[in-house]
Amino acid sequence: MNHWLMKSEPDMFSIDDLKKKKTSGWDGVRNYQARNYMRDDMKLGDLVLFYHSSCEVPGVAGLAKVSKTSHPDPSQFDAKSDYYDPKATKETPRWFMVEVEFVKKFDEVITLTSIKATKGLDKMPLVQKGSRLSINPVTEHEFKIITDMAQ
DNA sequence: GCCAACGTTGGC
DNA sequence: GCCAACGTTGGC
Repeated sequence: MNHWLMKSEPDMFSIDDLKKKKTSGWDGVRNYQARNYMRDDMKLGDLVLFYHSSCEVPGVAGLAKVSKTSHPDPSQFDAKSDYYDPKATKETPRWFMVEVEFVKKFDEVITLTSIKATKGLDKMPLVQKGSRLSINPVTEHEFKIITDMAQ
């Protein structure tokens, strides 16, 4: 099983929103590397660190898991959507997404500050300067450290 | 609001 | 194919 970190702006979609909806398609990703992770590498049941970005307290807010593997992101076909891509067609979709299911919300956000201060997490793309990919693989070890911090 | 870092676009 | 210009990300 693989582990992942997925960023979301909580003003747009937060861990509470996912808790309410139970599952959600991870639409709107328009970066090829992030798309490739979803299309090629994310497997059913993979666990996901749900990260809140661009907010007051950036950090990991909870856990989700992959509940449906890669399928075309419908927002690319929707001319009214912010994520509309005129170059994409149903025959040859350009953007793919997975669906994630709520697992748990942490009692407290594992803050970016504390992640940066924790041994063993310094290799995470999240803490690398200039890294801004919205989906990143997480090692089993890193995943365990972070979920342990949430206890 | 600032700005560094990075990705994409498009003219040539 | 190069690369300048532009847009976006995301912490601070």
